[in-house]
Amino acid sequence: MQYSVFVMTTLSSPQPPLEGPSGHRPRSTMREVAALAGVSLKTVSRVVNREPGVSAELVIRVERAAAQLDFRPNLTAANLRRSGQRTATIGLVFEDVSNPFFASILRGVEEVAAQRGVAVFAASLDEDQSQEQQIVEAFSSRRVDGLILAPTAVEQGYLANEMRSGLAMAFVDRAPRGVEGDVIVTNNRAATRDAVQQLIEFGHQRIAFIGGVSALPTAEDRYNGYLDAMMAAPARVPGDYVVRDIRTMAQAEKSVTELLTSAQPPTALFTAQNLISMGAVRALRALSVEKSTAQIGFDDFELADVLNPGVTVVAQDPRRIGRLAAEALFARLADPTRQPFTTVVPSAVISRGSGEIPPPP
Amino acid sequence: MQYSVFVMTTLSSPQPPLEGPSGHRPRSTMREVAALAGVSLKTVSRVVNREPGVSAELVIRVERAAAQLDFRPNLTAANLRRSGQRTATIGLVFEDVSNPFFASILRGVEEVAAQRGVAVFAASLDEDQSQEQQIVEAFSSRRVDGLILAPTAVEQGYLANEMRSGLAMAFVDRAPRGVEGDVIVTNNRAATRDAVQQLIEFGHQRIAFIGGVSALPTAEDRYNGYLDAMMAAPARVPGDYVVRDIRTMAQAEKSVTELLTSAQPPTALFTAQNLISMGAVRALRALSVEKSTAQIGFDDFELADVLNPGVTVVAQDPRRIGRLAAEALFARLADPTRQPFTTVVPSAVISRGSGEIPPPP
DNA sequence: TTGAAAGCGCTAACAC
DNA sequence: GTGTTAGCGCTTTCAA
Repeated sequence: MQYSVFVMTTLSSPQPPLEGPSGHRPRSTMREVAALAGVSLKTVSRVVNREPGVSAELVIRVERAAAQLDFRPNLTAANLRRSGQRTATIGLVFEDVSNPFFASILRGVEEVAAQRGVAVFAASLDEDQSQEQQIVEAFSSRRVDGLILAPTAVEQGYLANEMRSGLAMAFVDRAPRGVEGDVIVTNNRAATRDAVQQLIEFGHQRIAFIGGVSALPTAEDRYNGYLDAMMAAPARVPGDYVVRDIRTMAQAEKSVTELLTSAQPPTALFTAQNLISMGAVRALRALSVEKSTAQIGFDDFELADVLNPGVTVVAQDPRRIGRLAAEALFARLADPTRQPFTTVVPSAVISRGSGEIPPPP
Repeated sequence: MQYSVFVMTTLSSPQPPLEGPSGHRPRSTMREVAALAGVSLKTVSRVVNREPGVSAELVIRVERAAAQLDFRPNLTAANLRRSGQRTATIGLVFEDVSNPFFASILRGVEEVAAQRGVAVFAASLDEDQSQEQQIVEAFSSRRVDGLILAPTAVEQGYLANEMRSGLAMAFVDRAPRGVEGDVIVTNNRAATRDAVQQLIEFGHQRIAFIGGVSALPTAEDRYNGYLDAMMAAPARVPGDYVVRDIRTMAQAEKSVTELLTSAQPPTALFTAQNLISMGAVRALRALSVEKSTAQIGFDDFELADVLNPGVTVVAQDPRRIGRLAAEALFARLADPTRQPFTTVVPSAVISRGSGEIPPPP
């Protein structure tokens, strides 16, 4: 009896996993499962990982012991040793996950990741683009296999080292600067040009452009699309009706209100982003000019079709963008040597009324 | 020279971190940094973790070496050894992170977690509530310190073992079943009762209730709030105007359309959730009865104030709920013995027009 | 088919 | 101040 206890001790199951008075029972380890099942650590590992070559009897004994101890394998410890050092974890870095556009991308990423048993970290920049690099480094310290980033900082050169160390990267919504990588974007410039062209064809000359942070390629591309259309048309030079660097819905509302209450207000608006479009919707309705002022927005938004008039938009499919980004990431993980690859997901105008309002006579 | 090379080898920096032809350079370790700086592993550890008691000179030497090798400490390895075994990681499990209500909660959680250097996993149930347990177990295997869950499965008893093993839990939007824990909810029943009471005071008798999955406590509470108000009033018995178990915006639109085109349609709607409210908004406008049918919805949604009439809602503050949930989680992590705690974040009616429409004469 | 030993990258505990 | 040793929970390698 004593001897058998001694043997148990050498097997080093030092504490039988008894429940303390607090009800707290520490997590059990493979060693403890092994001791309870009377097998070696490695046999438990084999059973847990469903490796072949364990007798049916031992499989049962181990599984019983694991269940009894409520054993849950420690993936982080396993990954530490496992070859390739993959953690089956990826990270997402956006300005704001609660923006419906990014929330949908996240959902699309999750969808693809879940199929592969990969967990997804999410982080927002908290109004501070200088945080981008810090967040990336924090994820890198956690050894995520890859990162999906909507570049917000002026420059992503800091990623070069990370990527050389094996961190897979995919960029969404806009291309990075200072580094190459897989990119999932939409045809911002062409789609914007088409939309503004439509406004011109309906007879508008005073067409305003209300855009986001101009340092971002997305905003830049959309602005260039606007210029493309305006320059090609016998329309007025746009300068007076361009507002850029709008960051919030409230700012958009204010700017649009100012534009529309000026001496010679624009007859049409191109609002270059979902929050801006919603701010403009607010302003137009507050001034009761929504039926006489044309509007086309970039990015679809909830209830855009229910408003009166419905808001014409250039629609992207953010969930699809998320899926594609995740797939690009896993493809790169599988083959780190492949050439950087840009996928353009086309956007197109959805006409709902607001974009088809002619200018006042 | 040869000798010095030999010494390097015994220090076991086996491969000088030369760049291969592919440009790929594996991540460097503390050992390599130590070898390059000519100090011991532990000294590097001290510098990296900003522990006191390292001479200024060595700090500089180590930092230089770390920078040169682009060293990034491996947090997962550190956590494996660190006492308490905390991973500074938490997980969120929701039905759908792209639902604006949950997206805002996530954002609130991130906000609090970021301050503490804690990373946040996000996962959605992908239309399949049976996945809840699987996702929780996957996170548990990754040794998250805590989990924030909006309970969706019929029962959360499976969490008892996890919690006994030290997993901290906080529940949002609704209380769990079969297990106790910290809960952040709103006053669903009372707030709904007040809203329906307002409809009754405006003279409505035929008030419809369109609710979500009735197995969820939230939906149940809101339904009971509706009953509270209806039973207390000299109003018609509600049975005919109750639709439950609505899961999508499209279903809500369809149900509301059917109700309103029936022989004796309701004169007012209580829509018990954001997606349902939006579906109802669609249906009312499609039938052009939005100005003659009263509506109050639970949960605020974007542009509700811009619609005509504006949609009266019972508003929650989901971002705040997220912050409170994260704080509850960290409080429990700090003191696992404290009593389970329920926080009720009050919701209140925001009148915008649709809830103040009287019944037709 | 099973197991013992080494070690993933790091920190804890204890030397010196 | 600095270094050495052991070991976190697991996989890898190799021997039996």
